[in-house]
Amino acid sequence: MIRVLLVDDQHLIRAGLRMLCDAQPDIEVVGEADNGRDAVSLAARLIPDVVVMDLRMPGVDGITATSRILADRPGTRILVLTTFGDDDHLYPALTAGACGFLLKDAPPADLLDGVRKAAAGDSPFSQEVLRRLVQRAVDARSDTPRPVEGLTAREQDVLNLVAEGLSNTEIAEQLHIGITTVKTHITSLMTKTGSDNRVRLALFARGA
Amino acid sequence: MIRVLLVDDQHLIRAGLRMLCDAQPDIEVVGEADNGRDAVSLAARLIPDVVVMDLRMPGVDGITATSRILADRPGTRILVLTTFGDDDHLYPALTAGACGFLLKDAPPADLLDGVRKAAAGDSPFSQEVLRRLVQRAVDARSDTPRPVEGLTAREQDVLNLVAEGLSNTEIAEQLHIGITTVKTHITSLMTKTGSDNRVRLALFARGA
DNA sequence: CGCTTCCTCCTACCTGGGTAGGAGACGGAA
DNA sequence: TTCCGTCTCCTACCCAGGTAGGAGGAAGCG
Repeated sequence: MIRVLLVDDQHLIRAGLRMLCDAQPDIEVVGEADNGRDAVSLAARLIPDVVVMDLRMPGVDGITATSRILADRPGTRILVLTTFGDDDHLYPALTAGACGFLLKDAPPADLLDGVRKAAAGDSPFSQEVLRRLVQRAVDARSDTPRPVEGLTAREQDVLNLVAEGLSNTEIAEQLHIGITTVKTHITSLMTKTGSDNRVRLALFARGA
Repeated sequence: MIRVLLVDDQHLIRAGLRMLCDAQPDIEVVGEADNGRDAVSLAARLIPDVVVMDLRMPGVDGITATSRILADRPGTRILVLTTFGDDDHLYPALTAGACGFLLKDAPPADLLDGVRKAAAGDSPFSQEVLRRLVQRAVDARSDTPRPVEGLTAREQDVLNLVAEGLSNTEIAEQLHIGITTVKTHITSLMTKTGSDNRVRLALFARGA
């Protein structure tokens, strides 16, 4: 039997979820909360397997509640169920330790499936959210590999030192060349990398 | 009926998949290929709904084949099915346009489910892969500027923008304050953080 | 041999970054 | 109330950073 705690500030949503869950032979709703603070204390007392958590709530929000519950009992599976799947909700929730993220417009079967998956150690995500997740992961990847084709050996040397935060003078000393030479290389680096100031150049070199 | 093209260099795997699919009323295997080149030409001729694609193959690999098939017919759903779920396989595959990524140790039911999901426009992922995906997305988030002790709120604002590579003028515009104010904050930031130039300040903010 | 690329360095110039020191306004704490 | 910290902005100054353009030497290549 999967013990579930429902957290949502809207009474109707909780009622709907409870009805849905109670109709299942393997899922049992052991408690409800309409705000983050109650959610934390209830979770501590009831020790549910899965917490179905809304994010936007009065007082303590869902993100904070998630962190606190997990700080207390790290094994708890917290499944976020919310209306908004944008980045500002998704990533804080995942960072806080939520194991899944479903949108409220998901069909009931997906919700129940999500609860079961969460309890089983899996990570249920709505398709829409999943797409966003993949996109970000791919983006993050395509940012890192900066082969920086077309840089000469010397330019690469200078770029590395710029990335370390050295001044032109320091770079000149380090490489045993004149400061004007350093400037020459840097100007060329800027145009080649499309940076218009030194910090951006440094960030570029670091793949950021 | 979902028309499927199987691509894998191991005959046994193909045989197993074919048997599995043929037992389903809604899935039809329309062709097989044991290398990337054949996969591309077969896909062009058979126009399958879903391509189940292995990555490690002799000759043209699965990533390249995926790119080529999608270049020809962008609507094709390509579901990667491979033994290895590490980053070096996962991200290139997603970048190439694969819609899902399953591991070969997945239970048969998950495979069939994956094919159906892929055909329906969803993105099936093995749990293990999904975990990795979430991790990376979260990581990519968390390497944004980190808060530093002892800084005033406004200084923190300025520091974050310095860390992004903005110039003083850009920062002033962004925060709707004067450029001299920005300079004041930056001077204070430099002394507080012990940086003696702007790049080091930016690196400090990024925790480097 | 010319040709090209790269590395080196130069002058001259301008702008942005950074320092020094001061000042007015505001809000909270003593 | 006074005092302190923060945020705001100022002037004035200096210098590092960045641009423009040119030039000589070394190495590789057709």
